[in-house]
Amino acid sequence: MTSTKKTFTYEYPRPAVTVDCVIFGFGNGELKVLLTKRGIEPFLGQWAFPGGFILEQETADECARRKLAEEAGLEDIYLEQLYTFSDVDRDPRFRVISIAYYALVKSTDYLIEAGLDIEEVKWFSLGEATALAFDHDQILSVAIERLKGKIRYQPVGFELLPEQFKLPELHKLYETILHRAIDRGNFRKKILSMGLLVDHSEKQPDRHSRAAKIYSFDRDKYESLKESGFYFEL
Amino acid sequence: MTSTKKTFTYEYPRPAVTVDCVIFGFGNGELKVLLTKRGIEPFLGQWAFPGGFILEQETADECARRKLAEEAGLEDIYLEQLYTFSDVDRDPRFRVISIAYYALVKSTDYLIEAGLDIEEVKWFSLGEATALAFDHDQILSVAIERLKGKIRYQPVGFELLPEQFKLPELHKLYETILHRAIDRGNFRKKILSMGLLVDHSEKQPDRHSRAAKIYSFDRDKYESLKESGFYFEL
DNA sequence: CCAAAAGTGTTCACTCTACACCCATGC
DNA sequence: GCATGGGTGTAGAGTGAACACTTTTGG
Repeated sequence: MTSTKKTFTYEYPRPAVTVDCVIFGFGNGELKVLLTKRGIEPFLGQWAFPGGFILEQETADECARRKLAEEAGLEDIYLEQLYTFSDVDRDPRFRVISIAYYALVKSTDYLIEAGLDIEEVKWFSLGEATALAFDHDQILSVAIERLKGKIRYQPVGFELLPEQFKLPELHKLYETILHRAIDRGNFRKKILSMGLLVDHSEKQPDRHSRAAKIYSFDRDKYESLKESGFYFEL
Repeated sequence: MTSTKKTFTYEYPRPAVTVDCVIFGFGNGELKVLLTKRGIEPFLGQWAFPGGFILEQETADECARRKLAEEAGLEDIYLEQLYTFSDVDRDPRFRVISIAYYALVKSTDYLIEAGLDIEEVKWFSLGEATALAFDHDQILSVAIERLKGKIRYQPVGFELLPEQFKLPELHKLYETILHRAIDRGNFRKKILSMGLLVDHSEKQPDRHSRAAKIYSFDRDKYESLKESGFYFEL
């Protein structure tokens, strides 16, 4: 076969490209997502994930972090690319491809301020987060599945709790996200046996029962164990 | 806070968007990737993954399947979105964002024909696939990591073998991809105990030893087990 | 008969599961 | 005391790792 060499000319239409961020938080024993009420068309007044068009000189990761800061006032949080959504009609105006990210926030008590083109920012429990703008319902369900899968074999649960936390909180977090009961004692043994939790035993008085010990996750130790082939699981 | 409502105007530059496909195959006891030799600038003459610009009326998935067919003559194969690469300078011409996919092919013996703007198409073992065009080295390493992770908890290994295969082949495939020795007997017991392999016991003579039984993967049974909470692992 | 590769069996240790039980606290 | 929730212990089932053994086939 003789190849047809020709001078390259760019004759393709360019879609617009946006980044959208699904932000998960954990509060009141529930998994929540942060939504923004749109202050502009299309879908004015409807709830959507923070996001926006990618700039010429920024990567998608940078765009995601910029949007988190601009629209939700969030910085230095866990962030990971989720999936790229490219349905032809996902935006009523013109072709828009969206690179979706998901972020994990250590508390739903963050000071949240509405930013540019945003009327309001609010945490929603998963059940309430429906009828979102664009295809964001679909993006949300992909994000939930990803989180469910990821939490089993990566230590991402800790990203949803404060630096210092109690084991029952972690337990509840896992039960909530995996959506099933997990034996208290066995969970405790499993997670402690990894040796990745540091005990901060200055007990803090609790209200209605025995006070729980306070732990933190030893990220450095995890990283070095991972190097030597360790695999975080359940 | 009073929100600033304004009429939306689209003032952002549009990057070009492409789709690139990492195609894995398994042959000669080795994991391989299919590369195309570029017949156009930039990177003319260098090896790269099949791919190209996304059209106005197609999704990224459709684009990936189209490119697989056009450039490598492949149809009806396992395909999954990998990651979206958005480094600002990944293309020397102008801003190009690439939605990368990875595909699994059931044999490296496919009839492969060079397509549009392609000089040549060839299977490379992983060691040989270096100094690729664009950021394709980086894409490849992300794809390998994904495959390594995925094969442990999803039945994707079968996508790299013919419909009917022998257990030693599957064993070798796992050893190759996970890059470590796996006990023959234990592997066999584990995989057979799931009850997902169908025995096609018409033995076929082999050359130097006892003939291996032939199996196929029962995809339907897997799907129904998965519904009821079954989790494929190792 | 021997080598090579397929396939089976056995053992031991470890881990997971399902509980039951004890402890500290507030009312 | 008792209810509540934190934390520990244990017995039995189940699983995984290591390795030895048997079977079939070609030369």
